[in-house]
Amino acid sequence: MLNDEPFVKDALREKVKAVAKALNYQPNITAKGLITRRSFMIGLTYERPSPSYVVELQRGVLERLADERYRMIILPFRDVCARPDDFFEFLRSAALDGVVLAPPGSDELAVLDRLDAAGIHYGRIAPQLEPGRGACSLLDDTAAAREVAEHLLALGHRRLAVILGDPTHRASAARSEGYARAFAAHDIGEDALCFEPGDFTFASGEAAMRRILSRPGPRPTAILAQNDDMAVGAMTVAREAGLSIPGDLSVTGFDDSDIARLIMPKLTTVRQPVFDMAMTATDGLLKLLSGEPAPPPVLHAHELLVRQSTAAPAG
Amino acid sequence: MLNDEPFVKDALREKVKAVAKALNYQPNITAKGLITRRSFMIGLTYERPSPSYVVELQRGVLERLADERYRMIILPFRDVCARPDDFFEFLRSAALDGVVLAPPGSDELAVLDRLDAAGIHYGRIAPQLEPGRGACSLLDDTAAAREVAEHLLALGHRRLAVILGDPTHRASAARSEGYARAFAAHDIGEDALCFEPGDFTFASGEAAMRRILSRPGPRPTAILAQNDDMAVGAMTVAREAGLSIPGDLSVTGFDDSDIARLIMPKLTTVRQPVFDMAMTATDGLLKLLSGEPAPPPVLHAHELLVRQSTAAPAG
DNA sequence: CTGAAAGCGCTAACAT
DNA sequence: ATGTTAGCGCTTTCAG
Repeated sequence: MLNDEPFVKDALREKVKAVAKALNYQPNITAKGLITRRSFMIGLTYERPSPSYVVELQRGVLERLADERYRMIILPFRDVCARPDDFFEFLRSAALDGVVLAPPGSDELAVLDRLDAAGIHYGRIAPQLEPGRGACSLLDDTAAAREVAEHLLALGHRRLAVILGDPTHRASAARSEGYARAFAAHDIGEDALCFEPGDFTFASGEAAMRRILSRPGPRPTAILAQNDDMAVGAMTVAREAGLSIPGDLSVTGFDDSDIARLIMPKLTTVRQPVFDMAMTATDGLLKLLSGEPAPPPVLHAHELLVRQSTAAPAG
Repeated sequence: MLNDEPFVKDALREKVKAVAKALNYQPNITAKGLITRRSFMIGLTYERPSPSYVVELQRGVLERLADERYRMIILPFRDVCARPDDFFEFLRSAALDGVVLAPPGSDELAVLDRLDAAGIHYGRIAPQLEPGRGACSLLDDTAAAREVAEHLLALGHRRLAVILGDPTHRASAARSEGYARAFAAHDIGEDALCFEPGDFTFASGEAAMRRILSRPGPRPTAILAQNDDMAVGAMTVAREAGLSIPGDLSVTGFDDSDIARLIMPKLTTVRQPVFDMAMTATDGLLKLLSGEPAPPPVLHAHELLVRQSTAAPAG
């Protein structure tokens, strides 16, 4: 009756609605869920990303959900890639209608298979694999990373060090590929490059920078970190070693997290529209949930933000 | 049967559990909720705080919930204090068993009244008012703020500026009171002090610092910002104006957010154990939910962290 | 167009 | 100690 059925007289409808309002009546969503077999809950999953990324992700999902009856439940999972089966059980135990998967879960094909089998719909944020599955928000990490490297090469840098992201995130490899294309296009040889492992944390950026500084031979003039947290870690260590940025060393990040704008000098980085990506993926998920066919993946635009942490090399 | 009832033979119990596992059976939490009148969901509410605060808050709640059947749903509300009635309706519409209220909602007495009337239990993070209501995690903002001010006064600062927090947060007044006690104890007069409004955002810290620098008369030698984001905003503006920190100007924050450790120089601030506070409040809420009487409020320890943004004034 | 009845999957109370 | 039954609040189906 309250669900706007077609063949009810307007007068009656109004009357019922008025009374409902007067009594402060709210339909019991649990009972409704029992019969419709829907929980009206969607989950958001991720694996220890940085605070500003998490917050943007959540804001995006909630923004899309604001006028829906759906609620968002948060499911951070420690180690998606190491234990995909456990991850799936974790998802299933929450009795969700659907789930939004952030990296690296969005690329965990074993999880997608089981989600399909269980009939749980999903949205995926920035997957690198099989973008046709689920409702996907795409970002061209390779192209973005290439732009970063091209920017440094255009400034004249010829000895460069890369601080790699968490290898379980497919985006790390995609970004490396972008750097590699730029290096190849400018004939930068292996001997002028150095690659240090990292895991997207501030501490791993610090450690990588220490290793870079302790290497024999001429120091690189630019550092390409695969995210902002590691870039800031590298900057901290470089400064403690007496290097000025960007005078002695240029540094680039990736993500445009809050810290990139707050640090001095402000960090040259790539903006990922995480809020929009989360909103779009949720929108697609809602379509899937209402029985519509899978929406086409949406490619989101990135943006190279040149700030004060990069300059031409000295000398 | 699966609920570990007391008078079932162990052999049978084991057998049933084995079959349940084999069939991959999971009880329908929705149906269970319909009869027990519980949704097994608790909400977490807050009003646009900084990312690192949000993330710690969520981590704390989830940590306590990890082995429970409860799920956490996120309810950020734009303007708790301006529209307490809407805020309550917002809470109620989610069909929650309980809710964890972060500031400033944790001090919204009108909301607590309506929550009581609706029989929705609640945990409260860092309330300043009526700490006996609900499951409370307390922090002594006044004592902590006083320690910050005492630290600056001990260094020899005698002209100080305060950047105030959002006035709708009761913590702002509590922190101001702490500063005031230290100033009074050291006979710092009104004419040596200046108070600029802010709202806990980076931008408001920048704006406040600009106003401070444009005032006639001798410049203060120390800035007390009521949170870290505003402190960082103030530092940014001070540096752009050619002041060195802490050489020309000491700056203090409040919260020990991520940025406090990442910025150079590292920020002198107060650590609030947000994670623990969230965990404790959730623990108390769970007790309330299981029918136990209201647990006593838990006072959490703060810690003054003296880092590199404070030093004795020049000259 | 409107009322009555069945039943979603589970738990609680009750009868063996 | 175990099996049976009613019914949570809603939607859907089927008669009126």
